[in-house]
Amino acid sequence: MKSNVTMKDIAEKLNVSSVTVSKALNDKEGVSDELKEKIKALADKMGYRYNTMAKSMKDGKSYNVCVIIPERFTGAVQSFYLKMYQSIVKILEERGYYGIIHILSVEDEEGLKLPRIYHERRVDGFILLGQLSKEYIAEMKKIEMPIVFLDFYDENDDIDAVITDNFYGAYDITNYLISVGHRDIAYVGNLFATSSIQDRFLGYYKSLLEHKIELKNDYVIKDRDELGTFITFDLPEQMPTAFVCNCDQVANLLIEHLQKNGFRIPEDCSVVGFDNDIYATLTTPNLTTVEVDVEEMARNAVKFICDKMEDDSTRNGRVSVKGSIIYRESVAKLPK
Amino acid sequence: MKSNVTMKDIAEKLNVSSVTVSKALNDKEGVSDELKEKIKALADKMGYRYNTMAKSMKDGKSYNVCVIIPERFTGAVQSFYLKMYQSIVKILEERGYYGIIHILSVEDEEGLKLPRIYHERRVDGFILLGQLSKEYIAEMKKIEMPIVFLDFYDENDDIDAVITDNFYGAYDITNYLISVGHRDIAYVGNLFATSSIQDRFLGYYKSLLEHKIELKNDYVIKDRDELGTFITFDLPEQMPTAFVCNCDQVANLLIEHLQKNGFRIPEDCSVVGFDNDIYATLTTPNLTTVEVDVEEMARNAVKFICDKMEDDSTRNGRVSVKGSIIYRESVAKLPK
DNA sequence: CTGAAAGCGCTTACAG
DNA sequence: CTGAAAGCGCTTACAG
Repeated sequence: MKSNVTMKDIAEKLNVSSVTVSKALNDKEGVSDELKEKIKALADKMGYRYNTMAKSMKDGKSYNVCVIIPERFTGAVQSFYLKMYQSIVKILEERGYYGIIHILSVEDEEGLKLPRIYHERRVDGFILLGQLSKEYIAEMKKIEMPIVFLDFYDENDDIDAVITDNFYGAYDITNYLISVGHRDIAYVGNLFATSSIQDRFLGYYKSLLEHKIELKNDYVIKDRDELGTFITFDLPEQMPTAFVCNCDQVANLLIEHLQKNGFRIPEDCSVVGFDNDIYATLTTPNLTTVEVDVEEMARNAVKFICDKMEDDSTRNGRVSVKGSIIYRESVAKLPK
Repeated sequence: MKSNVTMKDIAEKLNVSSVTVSKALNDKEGVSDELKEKIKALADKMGYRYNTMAKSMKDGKSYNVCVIIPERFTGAVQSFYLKMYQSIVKILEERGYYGIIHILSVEDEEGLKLPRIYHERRVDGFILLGQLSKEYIAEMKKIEMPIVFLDFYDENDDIDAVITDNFYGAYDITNYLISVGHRDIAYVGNLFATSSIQDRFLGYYKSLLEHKIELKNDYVIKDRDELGTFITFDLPEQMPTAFVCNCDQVANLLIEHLQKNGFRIPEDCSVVGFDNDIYATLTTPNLTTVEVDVEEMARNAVKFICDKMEDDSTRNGRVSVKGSIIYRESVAKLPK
């Protein structure tokens, strides 16, 4: 099976030219069906493998898209991002591209070091999966290659972005809590840490506004500092009956904290998360949460990057993909 | 910055030939130091990026190594394997290679579908990270490309493998349990599911033998069926004082199960894991476990695959890398 | 120390 | 429908 068979080898055996072989193998016009079949059959038999590199050289494209994931996102997020990456690869493949993952180390992010793959000209575009530092993004913009943000956006409104619908997801799940009788609902997350935490807060807030529920100051509970390190929760004097957490991991931490302090979930407090990642089912009780539509997000990101690679002036803007609530055991219905 | 500058462009500006530019940029003999510096400076200024594809074409190598990770390994293992992959990439880079991850879907594994990257001739060797089906491995062997097994091995003793020292890891941690007073120690894992579960069991057994402790039949507790799906634990009539689990995830499940049945950890039962992955610190109490030396394993795997790629007849055999015990809160000292 | 020639495997015009 | 020629960007071996 190991073979270094080239088109020329096939051509010689059949007494045709390599041009004809190329046309046949690529299903192009200009070869009789009969000959085409003969060539394909022989190629198969000889174990011919297409040499992408030659094609790449010819038309100056690598047919690679690099998916950059910051190392900072560990554990739970990683496995979520990995799932996203898998979807991306599958969808890129339909378009003849290959998706290459690049886990950006903390040092490289700080040192503004671009992936080697870029310096080696082996990439046509980048999908940035997960919030990167402003400085790094600025560096990436300088190289003027097609870029798409995935699962975040920032003030660079000239870069296409695909995000979860954080705002409406949080809005929906808060509405759900209210519909089962809750009115004292806290939000857990540092509003200044990431854009998604902020947007989820705003969705929560919109739900409160619509139901004429006052937003109490001490009902916005910090879960981390602005660099992302988790901190101990500062619970309010008067406890709410429900908590909207900005992500499942934090919901997990909060539930542990509450349980340690003698609260039963969901009897004493209801807790909801966001993401439906590994933490949602690791937590006891399992979390009611918002599931992100990974497949649809990947599909959009791939479309956007392909559009850009074909024509760099294409603009798709920011698109948010709607998630859906997954109902589990962390919410109690309250008597009205 | 976006540039399609070639060596020829640099050469023309300097009125030299592209051969000279090539030599200068690659630090080869045959260019005066003065000219070399001038060329390098200009290349920098013009934003020249080396075109790896051209080199690849020339010498028929892709300088890519594909790291195959079966999708079946989810959650915790994924993040462990991802860490391993990161180390691999870093070390491959030192040797001028690029590591490309390929997450092998369940369907592709069953359908014996090789990675597209192989069919496109964009890979020089494979690192198989995580146990694959016999059939898939047989398929891979057929293509006669350099292969290294990482974190597992099987009956193919002609393929180099780098594994954790499962045997001595389990042996060490069982010895530790005995040293703090335990004598009724159970093992948790299905011995016929994977080679590492089996080897860890044997290490555990060796420790018992050395301490003249009888191995009781009902002290080997199944955690999963032979396909890897977790099953409910069948606890022995007479409870042991300690459990050696084949991995942290199972230790986590076991502790939950024990706690539900009214046992306190570690007061009533001690539990140890293996891997030191995300579950080790997710579990309450945190797990005493065996930490795998990821960096050293990656270093070996890279060395082996590079050796093979240079000379396919090189044999390194099976190498196991020693781990170390991480002490946490899941073990109680027993009065002697 | 420097460079002209040939070649890696393919494709794109173009000619027949 | 078929193929000779040229070129993608680089390197190797050889000549000067």
